[in-house]
Amino acid sequence: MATRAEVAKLAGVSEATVSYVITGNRKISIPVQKRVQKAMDKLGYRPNRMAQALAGGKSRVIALLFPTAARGVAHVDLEYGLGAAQAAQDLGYHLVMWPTLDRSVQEVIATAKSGLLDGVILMEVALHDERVEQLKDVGIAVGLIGRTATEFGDEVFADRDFDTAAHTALNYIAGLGHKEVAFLTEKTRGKPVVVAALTRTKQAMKAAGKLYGVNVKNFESTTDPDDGAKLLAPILDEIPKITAVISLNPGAMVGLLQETNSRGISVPGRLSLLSMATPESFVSATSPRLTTISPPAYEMGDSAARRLIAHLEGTGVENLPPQLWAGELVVRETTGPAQA
Amino acid sequence: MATRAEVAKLAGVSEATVSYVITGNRKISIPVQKRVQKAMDKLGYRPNRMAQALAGGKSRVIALLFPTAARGVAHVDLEYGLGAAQAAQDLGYHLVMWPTLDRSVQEVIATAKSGLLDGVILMEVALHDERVEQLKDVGIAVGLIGRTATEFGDEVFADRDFDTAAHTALNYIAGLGHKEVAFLTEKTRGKPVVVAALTRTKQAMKAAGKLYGVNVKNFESTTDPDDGAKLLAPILDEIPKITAVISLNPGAMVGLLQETNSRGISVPGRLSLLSMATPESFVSATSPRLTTISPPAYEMGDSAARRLIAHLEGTGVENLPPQLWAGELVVRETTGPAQA
DNA sequence: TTGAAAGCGCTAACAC
DNA sequence: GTGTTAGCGCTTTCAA
Repeated sequence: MATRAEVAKLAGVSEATVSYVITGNRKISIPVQKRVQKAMDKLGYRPNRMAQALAGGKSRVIALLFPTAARGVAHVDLEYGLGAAQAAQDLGYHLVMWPTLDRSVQEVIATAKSGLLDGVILMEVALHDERVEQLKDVGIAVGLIGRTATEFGDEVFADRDFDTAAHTALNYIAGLGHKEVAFLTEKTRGKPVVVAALTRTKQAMKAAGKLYGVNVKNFESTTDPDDGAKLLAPILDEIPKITAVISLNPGAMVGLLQETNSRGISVPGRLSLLSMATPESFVSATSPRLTTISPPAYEMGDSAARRLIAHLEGTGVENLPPQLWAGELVVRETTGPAQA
Repeated sequence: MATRAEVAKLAGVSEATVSYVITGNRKISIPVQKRVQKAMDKLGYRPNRMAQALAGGKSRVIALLFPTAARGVAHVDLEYGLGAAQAAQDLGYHLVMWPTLDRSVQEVIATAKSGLLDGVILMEVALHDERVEQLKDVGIAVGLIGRTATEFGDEVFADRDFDTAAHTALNYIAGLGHKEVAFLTEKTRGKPVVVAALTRTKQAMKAAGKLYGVNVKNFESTTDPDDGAKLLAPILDEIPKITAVISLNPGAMVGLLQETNSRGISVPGRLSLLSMATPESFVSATSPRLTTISPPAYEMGDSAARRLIAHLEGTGVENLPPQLWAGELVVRETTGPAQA
């Protein structure tokens, strides 16, 4: 682990010059650059990040908060994390995994104050998410996967494009002749927070339903597949006109699908099933395989990280990936024409 | 962001004394301890981690390498990561997510040399895993989820107890009257590495098969569910005596299950299915739900991290969680008595 | 039982 | 275009 002093000596320049060659923050003559570069290569020099962080006041480390309580951790969270971690790495940053049981940001704040963390990425964002204020109040940069009620202010985020997703879903479903659709969401009574995505999707589905002449009725369930299964009877018996189910609740959706299988109800003959929140890797386990229009989690994680880092560095917002992602409709085996 | 100097001043002691109160590396009189503590509380003092790292030569940061190429990233990897991250946090460490496309450790080594990383946790360990040597050669501490061929040397790892897992599986299967069993593994021809778990499980299954009087025949497939599906015909037609399938290949297993569904083959009537590698969160998506005996990934991640950190700190190995984990048999809907 | 002080390896302001 | 130097906030040795 060569130090800057050794490089400077070998290159016959001052230590500062070595630093300036690295950062490019100063004009250095080509010959000197070459000499310094050669010395660094020969010594296998890497600047000490801890010294950089101490002297420069930034660690180039960000944290990704995993809310582990809410509903267990979903696979989609891993994909957010992978996208964000890869982006961070590409930009010379690092991403630490930060599991939180209770959505408390106490400890992250303390750690940021200790100089380890330059910023934080939040998931499962609520419309009015106090974590955002708490973090910003103490000067910690915040990036969101999701977004609060703030209407496109200065928030740093990547989120789903709920309107487009809802339109895509209902356009497709209406095109198959479905007129009466159940919309399956997560039960939030008694929950400490309502994730903004839920509210936004509900609104978007309502609007899109009107647009495409589809009657959308909301059903709620926990994320437990067994609870989803219990919804099949009410949907089919009480409201026989319903021929399709669109779900924002992946757990309930797979339960519902299992129940159709075990009760011998034809999917998609009697009932079409479309999931708006099931990661692809999960789909392979369902049978028949779910038609989905799911968020591109890896890309959203990438976008959130790049945006947060751009914010930290004061870089412009050109050349950044999109903020809003609709997700692609992937037609598989659970959707088909409405029955006559 | 109070500094140590401010604390020292407020407490009326030297800066060194503040440090010693924190680390406990020196005997400090009770009254002084109290004064320092009070000053720290009042100022909300947190030692600067970058300064600690620079002066102390350790960052208290470890990385978890996610091999993203091999087979996509599995959900089980998230659980390893969560367990490891939580353990790290509990011990005052932090865990950075490190996606790697190609199992190269070049970049991690460079980053460790830069002082950011004290150690590394590896997954998908091969019997002869060159990464381990490469890292150790440059003095980076290594922890494994899995293990190499080294017979219980000084390796720091948490791994499955393949023998117990195989015994549990075959004892259960034999108890149901199955005599001829297919063992489904991942095809490794052309793969750059063979994960040690595969070799070890094959051996363990062979031995356990003998013990319980079960004939175990190995089948291979990629992890693509479609490939798994294609295995159903050979298994049933060519070797009709087979009445159960045990799988170490979760992708192929769900494909097989889907194929039984679509071909109307009764599970577990005609064929019992037991997965040795499907995380619980995944099981809820299968129908019928898979019987599993899967590795306790969260706990294994926790164990690997705690062991690595104990190694870094030179702490003893008492009070550490187990190295070997068999996993619990969870009987669900895909296993039953062998047909007559 | 406590204090003083020499680093740790950088960044960046200042000087030439 | 390059060098000098004062920190950044700690750990730890040496001295008292």
